[in-house]
Amino acid sequence: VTVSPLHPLVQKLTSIATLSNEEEEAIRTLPLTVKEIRADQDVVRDGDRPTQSCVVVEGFLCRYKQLPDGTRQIHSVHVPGDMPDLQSLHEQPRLADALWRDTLVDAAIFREWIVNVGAREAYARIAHLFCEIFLKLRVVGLTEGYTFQLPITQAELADATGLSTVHVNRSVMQMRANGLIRWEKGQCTIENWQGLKRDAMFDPTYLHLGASAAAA
Amino acid sequence: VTVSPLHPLVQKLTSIATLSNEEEEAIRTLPLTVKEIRADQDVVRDGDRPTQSCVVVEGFLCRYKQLPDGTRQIHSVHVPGDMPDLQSLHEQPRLADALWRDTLVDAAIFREWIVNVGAREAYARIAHLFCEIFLKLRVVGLTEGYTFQLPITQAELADATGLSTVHVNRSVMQMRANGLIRWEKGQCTIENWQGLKRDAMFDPTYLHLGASAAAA
DNA sequence: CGACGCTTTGACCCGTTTCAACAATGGTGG
DNA sequence: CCACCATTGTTGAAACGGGTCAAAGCGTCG
Repeated sequence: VTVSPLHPLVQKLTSIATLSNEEEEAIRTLPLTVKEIRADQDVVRDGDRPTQSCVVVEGFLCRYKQLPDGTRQIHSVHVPGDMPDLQSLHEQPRLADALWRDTLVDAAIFREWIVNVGAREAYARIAHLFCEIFLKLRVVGLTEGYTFQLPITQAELADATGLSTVHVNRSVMQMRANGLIRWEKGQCTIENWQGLKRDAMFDPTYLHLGASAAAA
Repeated sequence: VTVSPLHPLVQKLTSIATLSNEEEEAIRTLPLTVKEIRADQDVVRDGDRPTQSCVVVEGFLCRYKQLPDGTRQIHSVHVPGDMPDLQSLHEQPRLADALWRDTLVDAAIFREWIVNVGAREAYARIAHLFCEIFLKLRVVGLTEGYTFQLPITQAELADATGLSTVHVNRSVMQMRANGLIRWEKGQCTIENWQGLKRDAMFDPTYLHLGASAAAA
Protein backbone atom coordinates (compact mmCIF):
# COMPACT_ATOMS: atom_id res chain seq x y z
CA VAL A 1 0.00 0.00 0.00
CA THR A 2 2.83 2.35 0.92
CA VAL A 3 4.34 4.07 -2.11
CA SER A 4 7.92 4.12 -0.84
CA PRO A 5 9.52 2.40 2.14
CA LEU A 6 10.60 5.78 3.40
CA HIS A 7 7.22 7.39 3.08
CA PRO A 8 6.28 7.11 6.75
CA LEU A 9 9.61 8.61 7.76
CA VAL A 10 9.21 11.59 5.47
CA GLN A 11 5.72 12.06 6.71
CA LYS A 12 6.83 12.05 10.30
CA LEU A 13 9.75 14.40 9.73
CA THR A 14 7.57 16.89 7.90
CA SER A 15 5.22 16.80 10.85
CA ILE A 16 7.91 17.88 13.29
CA ALA A 17 9.92 20.17 11.03
CA THR A 18 9.61 21.81 7.67
CA LEU A 19 11.64 20.04 5.04
CA SER A 20 12.73 21.69 1.85
CA ASN A 21 12.28 19.82 -1.40
CA GLU A 22 16.00 19.18 -1.49
CA GLU A 23 15.98 17.73 2.00
CA GLU A 24 13.04 15.53 1.29
CA GLU A 25 14.81 14.36 -1.82
CA ALA A 26 17.95 13.74 0.23
CA ILE A 27 16.03 11.43 2.50
CA ARG A 28 14.28 9.62 -0.30
CA THR A 29 17.57 8.88 -2.01
CA LEU A 30 19.42 7.60 1.04
CA PRO A 31 21.16 4.30 0.37
CA LEU A 32 18.65 1.77 1.53
CA THR A 33 18.26 -1.93 2.09
CA VAL A 34 14.85 -3.30 2.89
CA LYS A 35 14.89 -6.22 5.27
CA GLU A 36 12.11 -8.53 6.22
CA ILE A 37 12.05 -9.21 9.95
CA ARG A 38 10.19 -12.19 11.31
CA ALA A 39 7.88 -11.69 14.25
CA ASP A 40 9.76 -11.88 17.53
CA GLN A 41 13.08 -11.68 15.72
CA ASP A 42 15.73 -9.46 17.27
CA VAL A 43 17.01 -6.75 14.94
CA VAL A 44 19.78 -5.42 17.12
CA ARG A 45 21.04 -7.11 20.25
CA ASP A 46 22.44 -5.51 23.35
CA GLY A 47 26.13 -4.94 22.78
CA ASP A 48 25.92 -4.88 19.00
CA ARG A 49 27.63 -1.99 17.30
CA PRO A 50 25.50 -1.61 14.21
CA THR A 51 27.03 0.18 11.25
CA GLN A 52 23.67 1.14 9.84
CA SER A 53 20.63 2.93 11.10
CA CYS A 54 17.22 1.44 10.68
CA VAL A 55 13.80 2.76 9.88
CA VAL A 56 10.62 0.89 10.56
CA VAL A 57 8.74 0.59 7.29
CA GLU A 58 5.87 -1.61 8.26
CA GLY A 59 4.71 -3.35 11.38
CA PHE A 60 5.60 -2.86 14.98
CA LEU A 61 8.96 -3.07 16.69
CA CYS A 62 9.96 -2.53 20.26
CA ARG A 63 13.04 -2.02 22.32
CA TYR A 64 13.33 -4.00 25.50
CA LYS A 65 15.71 -5.15 28.11
CA GLN A 66 15.99 -8.30 30.15
CA LEU A 67 16.98 -8.32 33.77
CA PRO A 68 19.18 -11.15 34.98
CA ASP A 69 16.16 -12.61 36.76
CA GLY A 70 14.39 -12.93 33.44
CA THR A 71 11.81 -10.17 33.70
CA ARG A 72 11.52 -8.26 30.51
CA GLN A 73 10.81 -4.56 30.36
CA ILE A 74 9.89 -2.93 27.10
CA HIS A 75 11.24 0.59 26.59
CA SER A 76 9.26 1.78 23.67
CA VAL A 77 6.96 0.71 20.91
CA HIS A 78 7.97 1.75 17.42
CA VAL A 79 5.73 2.19 14.46
CA PRO A 80 6.47 2.92 10.83
CA GLY A 81 8.50 6.07 10.36
CA ASP A 82 10.40 5.50 13.58
CA MET A 83 14.16 5.16 13.72
CA PRO A 84 14.81 3.08 16.80
CA ASP A 85 18.56 3.19 16.51
CA LEU A 86 19.51 6.51 15.08
CA GLN A 87 23.21 5.90 15.45
CA SER A 88 24.95 7.10 12.39
CA LEU A 89 24.71 10.77 11.71
CA HIS A 90 27.78 11.89 9.88
CA GLU A 91 28.91 15.21 8.56
CA GLN A 92 28.92 16.91 11.92
CA PRO A 93 31.84 18.83 13.33
CA ARG A 94 33.48 16.71 15.98
CA LEU A 95 32.35 18.89 18.83
CA ALA A 96 28.73 18.46 17.90
CA ASP A 97 29.51 14.79 17.72
CA ALA A 98 30.47 14.67 21.38
CA LEU A 99 27.36 16.53 22.39
CA TRP A 100 25.32 14.25 20.25
CA ARG A 101 26.74 11.23 21.96
CA ASP A 102 25.92 12.74 25.25
CA THR A 103 22.31 12.93 24.24
CA LEU A 104 22.34 9.32 23.24
CA VAL A 105 23.80 8.39 26.58
CA ASP A 106 21.12 10.43 28.23
CA ALA A 107 18.48 8.51 26.39
CA ALA A 108 20.15 5.27 27.40
CA ILE A 109 19.88 6.33 30.99
CA PHE A 110 16.20 7.06 30.55
CA ARG A 111 15.69 3.58 29.27
CA GLU A 112 17.50 2.14 32.22
CA TRP A 113 15.27 4.13 34.50
CA ILE A 114 12.20 2.75 32.85
CA VAL A 115 13.54 -0.69 33.58
CA ASN A 116 14.31 0.36 37.08
CA VAL A 117 10.89 1.57 38.05
CA GLY A 118 9.08 -0.93 35.90
CA ALA A 119 10.86 -4.14 36.69
CA ARG A 120 13.05 -4.00 39.77
CA GLU A 121 11.72 -4.44 43.27
CA ALA A 122 12.16 -1.65 45.76
CA TYR A 123 15.45 -2.70 47.31
CA ALA A 124 17.20 -3.29 44.00
CA ARG A 125 15.68 -0.16 42.56
CA ILE A 126 17.21 2.04 45.18
CA ALA A 127 20.51 0.23 45.07
CA HIS A 128 20.59 0.73 41.33
CA LEU A 129 20.18 4.45 41.66
CA PHE A 130 23.05 4.56 44.13
CA CYS A 131 25.25 2.73 41.67
CA GLU A 132 24.37 5.11 38.87
CA ILE A 133 24.91 8.26 40.85
CA PHE A 134 28.20 7.00 42.20
CA LEU A 135 29.64 6.24 38.78
CA LYS A 136 28.37 9.47 37.27
CA LEU A 137 29.99 11.39 40.06
CA ARG A 138 33.23 9.52 39.72
CA VAL A 139 33.50 10.38 36.04
CA VAL A 140 33.57 14.04 36.91
CA GLY A 141 35.93 13.52 39.81
CA LEU A 142 33.49 14.14 42.63
CA THR A 143 34.21 11.04 44.64
CA GLU A 144 36.86 10.17 47.15
CA GLY A 145 37.28 6.45 47.10
CA TYR A 146 33.77 5.20 47.70
CA THR A 147 32.60 8.37 49.40
CA PHE A 148 30.60 11.17 47.86
CA GLN A 149 28.17 13.91 48.70
CA LEU A 150 24.55 12.89 48.31
CA PRO A 151 22.46 15.93 49.14
CA ILE A 152 19.03 14.47 48.58
CA THR A 153 16.22 13.51 50.91
CA GLN A 154 14.60 10.14 51.17
CA ALA A 155 11.42 11.73 49.85
CA GLU A 156 13.25 12.74 46.70
CA LEU A 157 14.73 9.30 46.44
CA ALA A 158 11.17 8.02 46.63
CA ASP A 159 10.09 10.22 43.74
CA ALA A 160 13.03 9.05 41.71
CA THR A 161 12.18 5.42 42.22
CA GLY A 162 8.42 5.57 42.22
CA LEU A 163 8.22 4.36 45.80
CA SER A 164 6.78 5.80 48.98
CA THR A 165 8.99 7.62 51.43
CA VAL A 166 8.26 5.10 54.11
CA HIS A 167 9.30 2.19 52.00
CA VAL A 168 12.43 3.96 50.81
CA ASN A 169 13.34 4.49 54.40
CA ARG A 170 12.85 0.85 55.27
CA SER A 171 14.88 -0.24 52.27
CA VAL A 172 17.71 2.18 52.97
CA MET A 173 17.90 0.99 56.54
CA GLN A 174 18.01 -2.53 55.23
CA MET A 175 20.89 -1.57 52.95
CA ARG A 176 22.72 -0.16 55.94
CA ALA A 177 22.02 -3.24 58.01
CA ASN A 178 23.37 -5.35 55.17
CA GLY A 179 26.58 -3.34 55.20
CA LEU A 180 26.19 -2.01 51.67
CA ILE A 181 26.25 1.70 52.40
CA ARG A 182 26.68 4.34 55.00
CA TRP A 183 24.74 7.56 54.50
CA GLU A 184 24.54 10.35 57.00
CA LYS A 185 24.31 14.10 56.77
CA GLY A 186 24.40 14.18 53.02
CA GLN A 187 27.54 12.10 52.79
CA CYS A 188 27.38 8.62 51.42
CA THR A 189 29.93 5.83 51.42
CA ILE A 190 29.59 2.60 49.58
CA GLU A 191 30.94 -0.04 51.91
CA ASN A 192 30.42 -3.00 49.63
CA TRP A 193 30.49 -2.05 45.97
CA GLN A 194 30.34 -5.60 44.70
CA GLY A 195 27.40 -6.40 46.92
CA LEU A 196 25.60 -3.22 45.95
CA LYS A 197 26.03 -3.93 42.26
CA ARG A 198 24.85 -7.47 42.74
CA ASP A 199 21.74 -6.57 44.68
CA ALA A 200 20.98 -3.80 42.21
CA MET A 201 21.46 -6.08 39.22
CA PHE A 202 23.62 -3.23 38.01
CA ASP A 203 25.36 -3.35 34.66
CA PRO A 204 27.23 -0.09 34.01
CA THR A 205 27.32 -0.52 30.26
CA TYR A 206 24.40 1.80 29.69
CA LEU A 207 26.32 4.73 31.10
CA HIS A 208 28.82 4.45 28.25
CA LEU A 209 31.75 5.36 30.38
CA GLY A 210 35.28 5.08 29.11
CA ALA A 211 37.04 1.83 29.91
CA SER A 212 38.90 3.55 32.69
CA ALA A 213 35.81 4.88 34.38
CA ALA A 214 33.89 1.67 34.01
CA ALA A 215 36.50 -0.40 35.82
CA ALA A 216 35.64 -1.02 39.44
CA VAL B 1 37.53 24.44 44.31
CA THR B 2 36.69 23.98 40.64
CA VAL B 3 39.03 25.87 38.37
CA SER B 4 36.48 26.76 35.70
CA PRO B 5 32.71 26.42 35.71
CA LEU B 6 32.97 24.33 32.59
CA HIS B 7 35.60 22.00 33.94
CA PRO B 8 33.24 19.14 34.81
CA LEU B 9 31.69 19.34 31.35
CA VAL B 10 35.03 19.14 29.60
CA GLN B 11 35.99 16.28 31.81
CA LYS B 12 32.88 14.39 30.99
CA LEU B 13 33.10 15.00 27.27
CA THR B 14 36.69 13.84 27.16
CA SER B 15 35.60 10.70 28.90
CA ILE B 16 33.08 9.80 26.22
CA ALA B 17 34.93 11.15 23.17
CA THR B 18 38.34 12.45 22.29
CA LEU B 19 38.40 16.21 22.04
CA SER B 20 41.07 18.06 20.10
CA ASN B 21 42.68 21.06 21.74
CA GLU B 22 40.66 23.32 19.46
CA GLU B 23 37.42 21.67 20.46
CA GLU B 24 38.22 21.84 24.12
CA GLU B 25 39.07 25.48 23.65
CA ALA B 26 35.80 25.99 21.78
CA ILE B 27 33.90 24.68 24.75
CA ARG B 28 35.85 26.67 27.27
CA THR B 29 35.19 29.90 25.41
CA LEU B 30 31.46 29.40 24.94
CA PRO B 31 29.51 32.49 25.93
CA LEU B 32 28.59 31.76 29.49
CA THR B 33 26.51 33.14 32.30
CA VAL B 34 26.84 31.60 35.72
CA LYS B 35 23.62 31.53 37.68
CA GLU B 36 23.06 30.69 41.29
CA ILE B 37 20.04 28.47 41.80
CA ARG B 38 18.41 28.18 45.20
CA ALA B 39 17.58 24.74 46.53
CA ASP B 40 14.21 23.53 45.23
CA GLN B 41 14.11 26.34 42.69
CA ASP B 42 12.86 25.44 39.24
CA VAL B 43 15.31 26.25 36.46
CA VAL B 44 13.09 25.44 33.52
CA ARG B 45 9.39 24.82 33.77
CA ASP B 46 7.29 22.56 31.62
CA GLY B 47 6.26 24.52 28.56
CA ASP B 48 9.14 26.98 28.70
CA ARG B 49 11.02 27.48 25.48
CA PRO B 50 14.47 28.31 26.79
CA THR B 51 16.79 30.16 24.44
CA GLN B 52 19.86 28.92 26.22
CA SER B 53 21.24 25.58 27.20
CA CYS B 54 22.40 24.95 30.72
CA VAL B 55 25.26 23.08 32.30
CA VAL B 56 25.32 22.00 35.89
CA VAL B 57 28.42 23.47 37.49
CA GLU B 58 27.96 22.52 41.08
CA GLY B 59 25.38 20.70 43.12
CA PHE B 60 22.57 18.42 42.09
CA LEU B 61 19.66 19.04 39.80
CA CYS B 62 16.86 16.82 38.67
CA ARG B 63 14.16 16.69 36.07
CA TYR B 64 10.72 15.71 37.20
CA LYS B 65 7.14 15.71 36.24
CA GLN B 66 3.95 16.10 38.19
CA LEU B 67 0.85 14.14 37.43
CA PRO B 68 -2.49 15.90 37.78
CA ASP B 69 -3.11 13.92 40.95
CA GLY B 70 -0.03 15.47 42.48
CA THR B 71 2.37 12.54 42.46
CA ARG B 72 5.78 13.58 41.41
CA GLN B 73 8.11 11.41 39.39
CA ILE B 74 11.73 12.32 38.97
CA HIS B 75 13.22 11.48 35.58
CA SER B 76 16.87 11.86 36.21
CA VAL B 77 19.40 13.16 38.64
CA HIS B 78 21.99 15.52 37.21
CA VAL B 79 25.42 16.19 38.56
CA PRO B 80 28.10 18.66 37.54
CA GLY B 81 29.05 18.35 33.91
CA ASP B 82 25.53 17.39 32.88
CA MET B 83 23.50 19.36 30.38
CA PRO B 84 19.91 18.67 31.33
CA ASP B 85 18.41 20.68 28.50
CA LEU B 86 20.67 20.38 25.53
CA GLN B 87 18.33 22.30 23.28
CA SER B 88 20.32 24.66 21.18
CA LEU B 89 22.77 23.09 18.85
CA HIS B 90 23.18 25.34 15.86
CA GLU B 91 25.25 25.14 12.73
CA GLN B 92 23.73 21.90 11.56
CA PRO B 93 22.34 21.36 8.10
CA ARG B 94 18.57 21.45 8.33
CA LEU B 95 18.15 17.77 7.66
CA ALA B 96 20.31 16.81 10.58
CA ASP B 97 18.24 19.27 12.53
CA ALA B 98 15.10 17.31 11.91
CA LEU B 99 16.75 14.06 12.88
CA TRP B 100 18.13 15.70 15.95
CA ARG B 101 14.71 16.83 16.98
CA ASP B 102 13.44 13.37 16.52
CA THR B 103 15.97 12.14 19.02
CA LEU B 104 14.88 14.73 21.47
CA VAL B 105 11.29 13.67 21.06
CA ASP B 106 12.37 10.12 21.59
CA ALA B 107 13.99 11.06 24.83
CA ALA B 108 10.87 12.93 25.85
CA ILE B 109 8.91 9.77 25.30
CA PHE B 110 11.32 7.85 27.48
CA ARG B 111 10.74 10.31 30.24
CA GLU B 112 7.03 9.95 29.91
CA TRP B 113 7.40 6.21 30.15
CA ILE B 114 9.34 6.53 33.33
CA VAL B 115 6.48 8.54 34.71
CA ASN B 116 4.08 5.97 33.41
CA VAL B 117 5.58 2.93 35.07
CA GLY B 118 6.72 4.83 38.12
CA ALA B 119 3.72 6.87 39.00
CA ARG B 120 0.52 5.79 37.29
CA GLU B 121 -1.62 2.96 38.55
CA ALA B 122 -2.24 0.00 36.30
CA TYR B 123 -5.43 1.15 34.62
CA ALA B 124 -4.14 4.62 33.78
CA ARG B 125 -0.81 3.19 32.76
CA ILE B 126 -2.32 0.99 30.10
CA ALA B 127 -4.70 3.68 28.95
CA HIS B 128 -1.76 6.03 28.57
CA LEU B 129 0.05 3.63 26.31
CA PHE B 130 -3.03 3.33 24.14
CA CYS B 131 -3.18 7.10 23.81
CA GLU B 132 0.46 7.32 22.83
CA ILE B 133 0.34 4.56 20.26
CA PHE B 134 -2.82 5.96 18.74
CA LEU B 135 -1.37 9.43 18.23
CA LYS B 136 1.94 8.12 16.95
CA LEU B 137 0.12 6.02 14.42
CA ARG B 138 -2.10 8.87 13.37
CA VAL B 139 0.90 11.07 12.59
CA VAL B 140 2.06 8.58 10.02
CA GLY B 141 -1.42 8.07 8.65
CA LEU B 142 -2.02 4.58 9.98
CA THR B 143 -5.38 5.22 11.58
CA GLU B 144 -8.88 5.31 10.22
CA GLY B 145 -10.90 7.51 12.48
CA TYR B 146 -10.32 6.00 15.88
CA THR B 147 -9.44 2.58 14.56
CA PHE B 148 -5.97 1.13 14.07
CA GLN B 149 -4.09 -2.13 13.94
CA LEU B 150 -2.62 -3.15 17.28
CA PRO B 151 -0.75 -6.38 16.70
CA ILE B 152 0.53 -6.97 20.18
CA THR B 153 -0.35 -9.44 22.88
CA GLN B 154 -1.45 -8.67 26.37
CA ALA B 155 1.77 -10.22 27.59
CA GLU B 156 3.75 -7.68 25.60
CA LEU B 157 1.53 -4.94 26.90
CA ALA B 158 2.42 -6.20 30.35
CA ASP B 159 6.12 -5.92 29.66
CA ALA B 160 5.66 -2.42 28.35
CA THR B 161 3.87 -1.30 31.45
CA GLY B 162 5.70 -3.29 34.09
CA LEU B 163 2.56 -5.20 35.03
CA SER B 164 1.64 -8.87 35.01
CA THR B 165 -0.29 -10.38 32.13
CA VAL B 166 -3.15 -11.25 34.39
CA HIS B 167 -3.52 -7.75 35.67
CA VAL B 168 -3.25 -6.27 32.20
CA ASN B 169 -6.04 -8.54 31.14
CA ARG B 170 -8.26 -7.47 33.99
CA SER B 171 -7.55 -3.82 33.29
CA VAL B 172 -8.17 -4.12 29.58
CA MET B 173 -11.46 -5.84 30.22
CA GLN B 174 -12.31 -3.05 32.57
CA MET B 175 -11.51 -0.54 29.85
CA ARG B 176 -13.84 -2.40 27.54
CA ALA B 177 -16.56 -2.55 30.14
CA ASN B 178 -16.18 1.18 30.63
CA GLY B 179 -16.68 1.72 26.93
CA LEU B 180 -13.26 3.23 26.32
CA ILE B 181 -11.97 0.82 23.71
CA ARG B 182 -12.76 -2.14 21.57
CA TRP B 183 -9.88 -4.47 20.77
CA GLU B 184 -10.24 -7.75 18.97
CA LYS B 185 -8.10 -9.66 16.56
CA GLY B 186 -5.36 -7.13 16.48
CA GLN B 187 -7.68 -4.28 15.63
CA CYS B 188 -8.34 -1.59 18.15
CA THR B 189 -10.92 1.16 18.22
CA ILE B 190 -11.03 3.95 20.70
CA GLU B 191 -14.67 4.44 21.51
CA ASN B 192 -14.27 7.27 23.94
CA TRP B 193 -11.16 9.32 23.27
CA GLN B 194 -11.92 11.98 25.81
CA GLY B 195 -12.59 9.41 28.47
CA LEU B 196 -9.45 7.48 27.61
CA LYS B 197 -7.31 10.59 27.81
CA ARG B 198 -8.90 11.54 31.10
CA ASP B 199 -8.41 8.15 32.72
CA ALA B 200 -4.85 8.00 31.38
CA MET B 201 -4.06 11.49 32.61
CA PHE B 202 -2.76 11.92 29.10
CA ASP B 203 -1.18 15.15 27.93
CA PRO B 204 0.06 14.81 24.34
CA THR B 205 2.55 17.66 24.59
CA TYR B 206 5.50 15.36 25.14
CA LEU B 207 5.03 13.81 21.71
CA HIS B 208 5.79 17.18 20.11
CA LEU B 209 3.31 16.71 17.34
CA GLY B 210 2.47 19.52 14.99
CA ALA B 211 -0.55 21.58 15.92
CA SER B 212 -2.60 19.70 13.35
CA ALA B 213 -1.74 16.28 14.70
CA ALA B 214 -2.17 17.29 18.30
CA ALA B 215 -5.74 18.46 17.84
CA ALA B 216 -8.27 15.90 18.96
C1' DC C 1 -8.60 -33.15 14.82
C1' DG C 2 -5.01 -31.81 17.75
C1' DA C 3 -1.69 -28.64 19.29
C1' DC C 4 -0.35 -24.30 20.36
C1' DG C 5 -0.73 -19.52 21.66
C1' DC C 6 -3.56 -16.14 23.64
C1' DT C 7 -7.20 -14.70 26.68
C1' DT C 8 -9.94 -15.19 30.72
C1' DT C 9 -11.05 -16.48 35.46
C1' DG C 10 -10.43 -17.77 40.43
C1' DA C 11 -8.02 -18.04 44.85
C1' DC C 12 -4.46 -16.80 47.61
C1' DC C 13 -0.39 -14.19 48.80
C1' DC C 14 2.89 -10.48 49.48
C1' DG C 15 5.21 -6.11 48.56
C1' DT C 16 4.09 -1.55 49.11
C1' DT C 17 1.13 2.13 50.40
C1' DT C 18 -1.24 4.84 53.60
C1' DC C 19 -2.01 6.95 57.84
C1' DA C 20 -0.38 8.29 62.01
C1' DA C 21 2.64 9.34 65.49
C1' DC C 22 7.12 10.35 67.28
C1' DA C 23 12.20 11.31 67.35
C1' DA C 24 16.13 13.65 65.55
C1' DT C 25 18.03 17.45 63.27
C1' DG C 26 18.96 21.99 61.92
C1' DG C 27 17.87 26.71 61.19
C1' DT C 28 15.87 31.18 62.96
C1' DG C 29 14.80 34.98 65.68
C1' DG C 30 14.55 36.95 70.12
C1' DC D 1 22.37 30.86 73.82
C1' DC D 2 18.12 29.07 74.06
C1' DA D 3 13.20 28.34 72.59
C1' DC D 4 10.73 27.41 68.74
C1' DC D 5 9.50 25.62 64.36
C1' DA D 6 9.98 23.21 60.08
C1' DT D 7 12.14 19.37 57.84
C1' DT D 8 13.64 14.95 57.71
C1' DG D 9 14.04 10.34 59.36
C1' DT D 10 12.03 6.30 61.83
C1' DT D 11 8.56 3.10 63.36
C1' DG D 12 4.00 0.51 63.73
C1' DA D 13 -0.47 -1.28 62.15
C1' DA D 14 -3.80 -1.91 58.80
C1' DA D 15 -5.39 -1.96 53.97
C1' DC D 16 -4.85 -2.83 49.14
C1' DG D 17 -3.07 -3.07 44.49
C1' DG D 18 -1.11 -6.13 41.91
C1' DG D 19 1.54 -10.60 41.63
C1' DT D 20 1.64 -15.58 41.32
C1' DC D 21 -0.04 -20.00 40.29
C1' DA D 22 -3.07 -22.82 38.07
C1' DA D 23 -6.59 -24.21 35.14
C1' DA D 24 -10.02 -23.56 31.88
C1' DG D 25 -11.95 -21.35 27.28
C1' DC D 26 -11.08 -20.30 22.61
C1' DG D 27 -9.33 -19.43 17.95
C1' DT D 28 -6.50 -20.73 14.48
C1' DC D 29 -3.70 -23.20 11.59
C1' DG D 30 -1.11 -27.14 9.98
